Amino acid sequence: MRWVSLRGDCIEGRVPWGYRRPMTDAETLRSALLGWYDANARDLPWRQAPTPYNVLLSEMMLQQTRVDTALPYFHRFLDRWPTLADLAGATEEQVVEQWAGLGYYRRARFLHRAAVAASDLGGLPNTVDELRKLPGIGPYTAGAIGSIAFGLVTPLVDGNVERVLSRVDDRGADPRSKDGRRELWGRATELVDPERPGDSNQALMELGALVCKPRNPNCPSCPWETLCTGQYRATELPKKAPRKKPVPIREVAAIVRGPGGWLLGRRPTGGMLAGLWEPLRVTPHDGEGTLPAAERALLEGAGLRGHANAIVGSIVHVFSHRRLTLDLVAVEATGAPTAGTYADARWTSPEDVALSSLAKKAITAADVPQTVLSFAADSDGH
DNA sequence: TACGCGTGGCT
DNA sequence: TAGCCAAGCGT
Repeated sequence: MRWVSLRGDCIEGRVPWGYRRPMTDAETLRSALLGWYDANARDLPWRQAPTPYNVLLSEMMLQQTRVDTALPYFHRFLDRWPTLADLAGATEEQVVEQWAGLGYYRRARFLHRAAVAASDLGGLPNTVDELRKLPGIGPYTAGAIGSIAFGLVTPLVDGNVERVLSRVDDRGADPRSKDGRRELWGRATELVDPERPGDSNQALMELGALVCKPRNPNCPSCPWETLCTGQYRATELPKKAPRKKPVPIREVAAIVRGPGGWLLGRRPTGGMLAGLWEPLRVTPHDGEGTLPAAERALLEGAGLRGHANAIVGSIVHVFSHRRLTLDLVAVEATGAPTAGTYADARWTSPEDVALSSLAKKAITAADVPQTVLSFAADSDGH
């Protein structure tokens, strides 16, 4: 058993009575945290005007996504759809297109559906229970919108809060376990400042993002430095189940270009990269060659027969759960595409449709002239 | 409960 | 480098 002394150092074995520092009381933590937040909070656009719509937009984008990544999307969405009603009036396809590149595309459809539902109600609801009923809004996001946009005295727990609270209280429970969740939400509830619930919630997350980072926590600059009982093993907390490695898979894409542009397909709703455009691709059957697979991608994806010429490249793209090696095959074909395994297929310019990052990577790799490829190989490989 | 679901930056 | 991780949600 390990104990934490009043000075923050760690002691093994038998411990004098009263030596273990008790869990720091919530009021002490709260005031130290809010003071730190007032001096160190980043100037983020959704903080300048935390309207329900701005908070909805930012929180949906920030799910499992870094602030820097979401920022340009936030501005683009606001430029195009300045109000909740504007977003509700858009088509789902427009919203997915505007979301292209941000990942976890289900969020785009949820956001749109939530905007439609909220718009029908006359605006976003101002209770956590009602917010929870909207698509894509779970316990965290409901707490965030409730506290930040509506000033509700309600907690939230995200990845930052899991880490910060696990460390400050030296909690060994897996934050995703039933017990871990209950403990963290309970502690987070204590820490919500009744006067400034939105700020205190954001302060907790801001501390995790700027100071109490996963790898290199900056304990000396932390407002809780003398209050934190888990500091001695900060980088070991929180205890999380190890995540699974992405499963390696291989696929073949048909790179088809003609007078009308590239032949691209729009992926069906549901599943990965739903609604986004890409070069047609398939998983090769056992024993099936790369070139025949590319011809099958063309046939099954767009109903066209074509001739596969050569492998023109190969890319690796890592998703959260898949490691995809995609062989790119130049295929000659003409004719009018029809929907097959893809929801739609057409000759088009890549600039005119919503592309996933995978699709952009594939198109960029396939678009490099052979001469440039060999030149790059020469200069790279000495 | 555990899994499916993207992407990009950091070490 | 390859792995780790981020303001999660729905099923």
